[in-house]
Amino acid sequence: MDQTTARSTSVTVADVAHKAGVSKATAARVLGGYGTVSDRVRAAVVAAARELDYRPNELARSMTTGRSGTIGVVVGDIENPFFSLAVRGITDVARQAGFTVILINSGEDLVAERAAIRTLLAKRVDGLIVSPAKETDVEHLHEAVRSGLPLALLDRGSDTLDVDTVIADDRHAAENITRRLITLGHSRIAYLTACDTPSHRFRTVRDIGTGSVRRRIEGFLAVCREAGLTGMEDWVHVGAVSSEHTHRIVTEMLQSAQRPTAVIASDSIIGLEVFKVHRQLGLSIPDDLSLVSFHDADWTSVTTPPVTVVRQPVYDLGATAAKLLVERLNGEAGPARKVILKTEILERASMREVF
Amino acid sequence: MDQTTARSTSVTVADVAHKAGVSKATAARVLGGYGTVSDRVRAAVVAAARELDYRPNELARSMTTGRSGTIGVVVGDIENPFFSLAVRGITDVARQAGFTVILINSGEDLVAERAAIRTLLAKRVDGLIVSPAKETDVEHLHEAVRSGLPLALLDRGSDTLDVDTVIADDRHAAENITRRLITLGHSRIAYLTACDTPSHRFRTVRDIGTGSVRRRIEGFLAVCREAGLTGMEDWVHVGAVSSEHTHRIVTEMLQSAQRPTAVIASDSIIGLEVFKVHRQLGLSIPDDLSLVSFHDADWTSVTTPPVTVVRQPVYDLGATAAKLLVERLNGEAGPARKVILKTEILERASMREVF
DNA sequence: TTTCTTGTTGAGACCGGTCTCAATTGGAAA
DNA sequence: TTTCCAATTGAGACCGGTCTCAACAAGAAA
Repeated sequence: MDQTTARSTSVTVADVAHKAGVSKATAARVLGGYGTVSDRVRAAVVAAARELDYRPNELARSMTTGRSGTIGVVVGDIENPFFSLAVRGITDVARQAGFTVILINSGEDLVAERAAIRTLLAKRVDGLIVSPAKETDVEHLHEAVRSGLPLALLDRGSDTLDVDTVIADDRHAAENITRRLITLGHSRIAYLTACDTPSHRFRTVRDIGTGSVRRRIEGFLAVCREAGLTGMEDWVHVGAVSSEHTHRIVTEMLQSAQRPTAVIASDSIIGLEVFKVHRQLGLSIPDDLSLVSFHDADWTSVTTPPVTVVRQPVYDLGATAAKLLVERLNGEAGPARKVILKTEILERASMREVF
Repeated sequence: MDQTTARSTSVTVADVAHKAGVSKATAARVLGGYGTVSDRVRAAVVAAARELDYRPNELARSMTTGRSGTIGVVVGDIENPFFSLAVRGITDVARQAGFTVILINSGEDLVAERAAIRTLLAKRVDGLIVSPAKETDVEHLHEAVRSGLPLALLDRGSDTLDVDTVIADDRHAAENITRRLITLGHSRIAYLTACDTPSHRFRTVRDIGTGSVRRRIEGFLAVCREAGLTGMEDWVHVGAVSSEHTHRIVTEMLQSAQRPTAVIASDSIIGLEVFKVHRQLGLSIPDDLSLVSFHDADWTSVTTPPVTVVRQPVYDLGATAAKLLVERLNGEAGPARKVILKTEILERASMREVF
């Protein structure tokens, strides 16, 4: 247990081989755990390695094997509880399978997302899990796929991208919750999303790049139409990208003459902001306003009243995406698999009948 | 713009060089952005690279340069809002400085943490940001430092580890909040933490491995002692590691004959559980129980009543750790820097005088 | 004893970059 | 015109592993 001086140049297989009195190839066999080596020699190499405190250089290993043992993950924002939970699912499965995770958040920005993919490609990740900011703009992902990199899509799909995809049944969830609100007598129902459009106003679902959100809005509008509610496009608010933006949008909305009697928040961050603003304005949930939020965030169950949510299996979303990807990395062939995980409405006390 | 067939073997500098009619060395100079090359040749190489869709192999580059352009981050649990926010701070700064982040969560488990460090060392990360599970057990970190790897400690320090450290003034915060509770007349004050001890009971602060938590408990006990409250060690509850554990501990605690009149939750996850349980048991905050939680989690401001918290600059904690590390990676020498970020008590309505 | 396996080992190429060093070239200085 | 210097380029070693292939030894089969 002598104190080894901090040497900048690390111990290599060649060093170990020399010390053990065997060839580099043999030492490499022992250290790399491949090929066949006699017990005697193995012991000698292991001893030498321990004595020199040998540490394998994964980089060099990756160089020849072509596998880096890492998967690249690109999400919108790790700070968002939705993504942090999904990433937890991903990392758990990845680790189990012997992979490490390089995490990059795109901030839902296409340029950043492209840069992220380029970086990950350069780093030679073995596979990619991406939550594309815009389903319609996935040329960079096509490129990755073309270069032979397995890709799994998380929470958002793409029609043009024929790869493993794990999403929630967003449209269905939106339909259900909208139907429920309409049953309760609501007709002035607002839908709030962080997704933005060029004009910062909602015109058509085609402007919504984020797939999960587009499907939700489609479901929302479809059910409204079905129920005879027209012009509901005007009730869709986009661009709730930051706390400040959301605060302004919600405040304006709730103070307008024609204020909604119900709000559907597309994620828990927006939902939280709605909750805060309704208090500030002295409104009452559910008396003055019914609220439902996507994502069963922790806060939704402890407010007064607790908030009705669309529970998504977020951890599983991530874990499943990772599972599918790992299977590909282990050679699984076959057509792309689309997994749609079920959501569930947890009806709490934030919705009420309107007369 | 012809469709390139997905070739498994990627385009290398040699390929580009060949196509451009120059030597490998020259092509490498252009592609790698080093050395000096004539404009004419540069243009030719760039054109060839574009035509072949050349993508640099960072692995190979790292091989020779010895820099991988990645930093390894080991945190307890990315799902915990505290860490996800800190990681956001880290990734923002890292990206700005041109580094990517490999994320591993230890689950606050020492064995997992050791494995994580080993993995990251093998992957030849350029630097390390770690939130050590146990301050007393950092031999693996010593090893990393010994091998010349810059290390920054996040949220938890270590006396034996002389490296850049960014923590919050936990002790001070705990002292303040304890003092405040005592001023309000509380004497039965419970402290709840996820940290566990071998016996699952609290005896001495020396059993608490997590530095930030130990400092808080020290502050808590010191102020209690100062105020003449003795035997407060019995009011420290450890092992609130999971939702289930916490639920059981809190339920038992709040149902005991000698139930506390105030609870200090060491993180927002525990705080949330306390809040849930108090409701289930039909107690009232703040009438029957005062509650204060570390970490200004989003939910704390929307409950009824809103919960008093110790606000920590979590994003900055991560960002600063990353900043210090990046400085080291850029050659900054000099002694280890210990940064202590200020906390702040946000007093809301969950505490009340007891008579 | 001879031949054939089978197991074990070593030599050296290779992965895709970087980097050193020597050679070549062209223009400025003498 | 000759000499010198700086700019540009190419050849090839190197990073630290993996992996192919050939050599060799020992035991089994003939």
